Amino acid sequence: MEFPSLPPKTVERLSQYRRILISCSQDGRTHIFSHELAAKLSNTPVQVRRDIMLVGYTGNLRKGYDVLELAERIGEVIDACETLRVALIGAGKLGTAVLSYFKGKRSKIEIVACFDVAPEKLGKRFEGVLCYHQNELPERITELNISMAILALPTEFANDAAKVLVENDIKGILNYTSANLNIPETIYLEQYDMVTSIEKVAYFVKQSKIANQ
Amino acid sequence: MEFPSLPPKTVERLSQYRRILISCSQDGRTHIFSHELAAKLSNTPVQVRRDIMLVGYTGNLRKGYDVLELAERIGEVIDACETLRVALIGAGKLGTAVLSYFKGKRSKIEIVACFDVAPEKLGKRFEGVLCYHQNELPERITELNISMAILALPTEFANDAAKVLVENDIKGILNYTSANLNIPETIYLEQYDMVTSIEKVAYFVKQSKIANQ
DNA sequence: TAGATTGTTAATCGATTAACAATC
DNA sequence: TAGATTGTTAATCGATTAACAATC
Repeated sequence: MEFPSLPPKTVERLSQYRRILISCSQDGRTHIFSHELAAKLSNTPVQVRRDIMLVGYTGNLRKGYDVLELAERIGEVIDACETLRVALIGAGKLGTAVLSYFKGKRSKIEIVACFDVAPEKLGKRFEGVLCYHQNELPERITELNISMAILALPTEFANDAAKVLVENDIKGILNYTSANLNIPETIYLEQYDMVTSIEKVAYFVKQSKIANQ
Repeated sequence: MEFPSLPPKTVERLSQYRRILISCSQDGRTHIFSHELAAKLSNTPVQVRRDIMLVGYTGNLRKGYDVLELAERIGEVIDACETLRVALIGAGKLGTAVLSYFKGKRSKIEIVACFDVAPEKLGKRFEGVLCYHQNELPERITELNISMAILALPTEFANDAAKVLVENDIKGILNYTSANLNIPETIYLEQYDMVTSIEKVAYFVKQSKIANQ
């Protein structure tokens, strides 16, 4: 059975619902209501129900949603059948931070290699992930069957790395640098630029100060 | 002269336009067309013009936009009058990565202190920013006139930190952890969760694979 | 003038929310 | 039954894009 592509925002929330569900399950809960899920994410019960409707799961009018069943159902929809193999470009502070935040989180997504240029990092493991020289990217992408990359290197080198990734047929890039990447539209690109995010919050803080005067 | 609050998406793009403008200016360019700005950000010329319209700047039909004037105008709209003072909670890998990516980027936003619990970090400076013990948050927020915080500590401690921030009247929080924060709606919250972002890209990579079969 | 550009309104698209029937 | 919940359509809201007049 196949599913149409979900709205990007819904995918984000489903990922978050699942994490909450797993954590609830570990706390021994078996069921949860839409308003409880909503409260944890500061959104509305209607939105939760609508998102869950899109994955085709049906809750129970008395007990709400079965925590484990719903988590499983979300997994069937958002996970790939085979484990999706990811390369991390840059094993510096940001890169290793990504590794530790992500560690052990998801079974169907695996960061299988990281890449850097610093000689002292090569051959070492970070959170268990082996570090190669960035020059080896083309071979390793093929060899390790990598289809997605995370850019966590200095901004000024991001475009060079992206070029290599594109040439070697990567399907998606998550860019944590501030670089404006020049890549074809066929590749899914997600930009999570720290500088922009800080400026955005700063703007709304400023606005709230003006409003409260 | 005052301005109505801009749409969040526009604020993000304005921040990016400005960075491009500053970089163009450093390359010696004096003018730029909307389609050039659009190409760098992979969006459309119309959107660029519409965003610029909202900040009330007018370009030149022959030469496009004056790079420096436009950068300045964007600053007048999105920057606070006084420098906005930011606390970084967590001086680990992610926190110090934030410091180095942000360093020297913006004059009207300053990360004035970082906070951690590890004894060996206290009193040290990271990228020039002094590290205090997290217990000192209440005093330092007042003393240093901090109005915004960045959460870059382990996910399991994020809610405790947020509680202290709320009690001490922080106006905006940028949360890089995966925690679901429980804070009042009056505080601007931006969630940049790494795990969610990775899962989101993974989902669309999966979809593109299905589509290309 | 012809061609390229900006500025802006109107139309469209996508995401959220309101309303409500159905169920236990 | 009354009350609380889910599932789903319709309405609304917000963001993007199309269309086009004005200008150099």
